[in-house]
Amino acid sequence: MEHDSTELKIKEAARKLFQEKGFEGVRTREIAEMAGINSALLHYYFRSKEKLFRIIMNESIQEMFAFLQQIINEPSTSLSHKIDEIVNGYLNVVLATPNLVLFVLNELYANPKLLIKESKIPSKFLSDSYFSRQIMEQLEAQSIAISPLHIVMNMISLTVMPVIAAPLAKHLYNIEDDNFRQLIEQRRTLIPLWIKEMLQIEE
Amino acid sequence: MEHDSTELKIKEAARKLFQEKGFEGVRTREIAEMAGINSALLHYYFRSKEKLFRIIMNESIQEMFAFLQQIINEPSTSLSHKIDEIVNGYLNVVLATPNLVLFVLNELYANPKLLIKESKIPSKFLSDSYFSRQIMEQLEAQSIAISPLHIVMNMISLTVMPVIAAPLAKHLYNIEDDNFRQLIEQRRTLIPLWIKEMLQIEE
DNA sequence: ATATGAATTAATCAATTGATTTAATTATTT
DNA sequence: AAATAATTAAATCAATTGATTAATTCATAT
Repeated sequence: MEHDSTELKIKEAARKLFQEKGFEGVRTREIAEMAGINSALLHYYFRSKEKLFRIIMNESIQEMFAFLQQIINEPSTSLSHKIDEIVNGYLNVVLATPNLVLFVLNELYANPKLLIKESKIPSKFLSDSYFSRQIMEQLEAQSIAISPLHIVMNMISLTVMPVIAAPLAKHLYNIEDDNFRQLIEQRRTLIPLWIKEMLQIEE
Repeated sequence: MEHDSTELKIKEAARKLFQEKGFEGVRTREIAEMAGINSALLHYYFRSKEKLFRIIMNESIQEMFAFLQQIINEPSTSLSHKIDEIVNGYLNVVLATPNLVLFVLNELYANPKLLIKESKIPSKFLSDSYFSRQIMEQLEAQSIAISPLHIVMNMISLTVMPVIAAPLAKHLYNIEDDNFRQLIEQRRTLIPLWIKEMLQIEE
C-alpha cells in the first residue's frame, strides 16, 4: 500500500525550487535536502530530474488555469461580472505565487511544444468559451471591430504584468513595498473599469 | 594595442545564450564554441562566468531603456505624441528581442538588488521625467484621481505582455504565427487609443 | 513468526562543470 | 632582427553533477 507522503514531499520541494530557479538552476540534491529525504529516493520515485520537472511543469500550467475554467463557461453570469471575477482571481493567483507565472512564461517561451504535446489545457480553451462569445457579442453590439482576443490579452496583461515587473517598477518610480502593494490593490477595481470602457459597457 | 573583436565576439555569444537560457542554463564551453574561440579565452578576458554574466546583465538592462531615455525627457513633444512613440518603440524592442525582456524580468525578480547596486538606471528614472509630469497634468486637468504610474504600467503591460506570453495566447486561441503577428501589429495603433481614452485625451 | 515486496540509506559511478596551467603562436616595440 | 608583450591553444584540474548500485530497514500479508 503506497502512502505517498514521501512522493508528495519531493514534489512540493521540487515545485517550489523549479518555479523559483528553473530546471537548470536546481540540483537534485537540493530538492532531496528540502524534502528531507535521501537523494536516491528522488530517482526511485521519479526516475529522473527531467521526468520530475515535466510533472511539476504540467501541474503548474494547470494551476495557472484552474480557477479560470470555473468562470469562463458559466452561462448564468454577465460579461461584466466575469471581468470582475477574472481580474480579481488572477490578481490573487499572481500575488500569491508570482514565481509560478514567470516560470510558466519562461518555460513555454523556451519550449512552446510542451503546451501542445503534454499539457491538459485544450487548444481553443479560451476561444471556444462562453466568456469569449459574450465579449464578441458586446463588441458587435457596439460596432467595435477588434478581435475578442485583444480584450482577453488586455485583461491578463494589465493584471499580471505589473506584479511580475514589480522590482523594475519599484525602482523606476522609487516607491516602497507597502506603497506598491496599495497601487496593485487599486488596480483590482481600476482594471475592470478600463476593460469595460474598452467594451463600452455601461453600468 | 587591443583590438577587441575577440572580446566582442565572446560578449555577443554570451548575450545571446544568457538571454535565451539564463545563467545556469549556459555552459562556458557553449559560449566559447558559439564565439569561435578557445574556452580559456573567456576566462582570460572576463575572469569568470559570473563576471561575464553581470556585464551582460547590466548591458541588457540598459538596452531595455536606451530608447526610452531619448523620449521621456523631450519637452517639445506632446503627451499624445510620446505615447505613440513609446508604444511603437517598445513594441519594436520586444518583437526584435523578446528574450531580452523575459531575461531581465526573471533576473530582477530573483535578485532585485542587482538593479539598485550595479545598474546605471537611476532610481526615479521615470517618476522624475517630463513624460511623467505631462501625464500628471493631464490627469489633474481631467480630475482623474490615480497615480501616473498606473498609466505607465498600463502602457508597458499592454505592449510587452502579449508578446512574451505569445506561446500561451496562440495555444489558448488556436491561432497561427502569421495571424498572431497581425494581431500584435493592430495593437500598435490600438494601445495608444486605449491609453488616451484612460487619460481622456481628445484628438 | 516468517516471507515478500516496498521504502530507505550510504557509497559510489561516469560525465560534466568552471577554471587553471603551461606552452606555443602572433603582434608590437625597440 | 631581437626582445617583449599580447593572444591563442591544448591538456588537465578539482569539484559537482545526475544517476546507479547494493545493502538494509520497514510494512504487510499469510
